[in-house]
Amino acid sequence: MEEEQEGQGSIQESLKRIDNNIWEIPIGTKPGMNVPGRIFLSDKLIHNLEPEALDQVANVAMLPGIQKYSMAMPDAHLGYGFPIGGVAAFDEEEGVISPGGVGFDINCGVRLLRSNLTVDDVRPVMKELTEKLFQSVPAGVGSKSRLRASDSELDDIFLHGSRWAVENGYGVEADLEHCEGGGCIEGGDVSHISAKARKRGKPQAGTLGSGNHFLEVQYIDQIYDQEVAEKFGLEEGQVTFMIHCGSRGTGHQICTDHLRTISQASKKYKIALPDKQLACAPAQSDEAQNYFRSMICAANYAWNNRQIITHWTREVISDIFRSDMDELGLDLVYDVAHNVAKLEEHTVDGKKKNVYVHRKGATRAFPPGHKEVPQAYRDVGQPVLIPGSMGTASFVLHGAEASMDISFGSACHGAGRVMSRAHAKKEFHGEDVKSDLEKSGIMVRAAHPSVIAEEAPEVYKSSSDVVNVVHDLGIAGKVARMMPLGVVKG
DNA sequence: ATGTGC
Repeated sequence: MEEEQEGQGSIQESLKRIDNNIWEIPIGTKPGMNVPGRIFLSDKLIHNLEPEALDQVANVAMLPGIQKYSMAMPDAHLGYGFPIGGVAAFDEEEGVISPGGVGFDINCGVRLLRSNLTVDDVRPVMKELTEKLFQSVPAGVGSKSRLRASDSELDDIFLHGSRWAVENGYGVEADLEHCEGGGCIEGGDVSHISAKARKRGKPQAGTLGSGNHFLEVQYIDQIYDQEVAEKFGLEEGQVTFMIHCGSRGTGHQICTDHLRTISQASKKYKIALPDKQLACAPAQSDEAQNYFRSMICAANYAWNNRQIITHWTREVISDIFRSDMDELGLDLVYDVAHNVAKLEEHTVDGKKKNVYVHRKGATRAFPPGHKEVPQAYRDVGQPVLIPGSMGTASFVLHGAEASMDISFGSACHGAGRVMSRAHAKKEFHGEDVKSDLEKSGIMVRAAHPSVIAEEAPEVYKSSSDVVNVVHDLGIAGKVARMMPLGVVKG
């Protein structure tokens, strides 16, 4: 009987419009909610919101110690326990930590390199450039790196992130300054990382992976905010390089391993779970802290991964254009995590306090003046990087004031799927998608044609619709739009 | 996302 009351539709009917682009699931819509749900959506996007994702927002609101709201960004869709596009903050003492709130691909994220090249410089060499990037950066499921990390090197990567790469010749000091958290979260601990996770990690430092991960050559076709663009070193017609990947097999394994101990902990500490996938443990318990410190290691692994790929990307470009690095201006603009939990200071009910912010398919968007924004960007807020799907536009935004008030300093992360991988493979043929893209001037090089079908532009929401929601809310302001010229995929 | 399965 209860099932019937909770049937699909009821939760959608309970949605209340709070403001333009803000919808609420009131407390009590499902029994046990501690806070309301908040979904940031335009009227245009509300129709393709999955009811199951909405249900997940309400479920997350039931977890102990959740602060203010269980939130979902405009690109939200169904995920493991928590929706992808979900943001949830938990009290440092009374709250919980949950692997489902971070996701399997710990610190899946994006970085952007600028250059002094123009679209006219690269068009004639796009075939060679795409091919050489594909040759240089291993891509695909199970792909292995030219690098083999020793045990002590792996520890170093887990604890120090991008710094390992920079100290070993894969980048420069400025790369660390222009990266969220300096390319490292402090407080990692390798003692609860399994031998299996280590084994998977050793040969994969410097690999792209598969799925929606990519390395893309782009050009800026539109500037929305001239002043901020200048601060970020961006201008119209300029070529940029975007790297989107995560912590590969090691992050996946760390998540899998700790889900087991955290599930047991949920029972041990008698936490009522509306969904087993929301397994969590009291934030200060050993189980939660062991997961958290291992998750930090995976996050650091991912930053180091993107740093090594950055180095190989620079080598290829310098080789093709026969210029040195200074002339090419291949500076890192910024690097953001899309899947991570962090202990941050936020204001709740007028009081400053530390909370564990879980961002799963969401980007940190700290505003001007925030102490964690690099000095060079301090006046304008951190860069917020939003990749498009294959063949579509990507965006640079800057963190804006409202983010701290309404979303724990967070914005959206991308376009968001509208069609399953399985469905996409039936609907599209990789070779056809590839030749269509090439006709529109976009080179594609992939390890597997099936990935091209799964990632066809049609299977994603429009990234510009998603970006417009966070822009209009004042969470993050639009700075520039990039269009793809060539893409390397797994 | 993932050495693509409980």
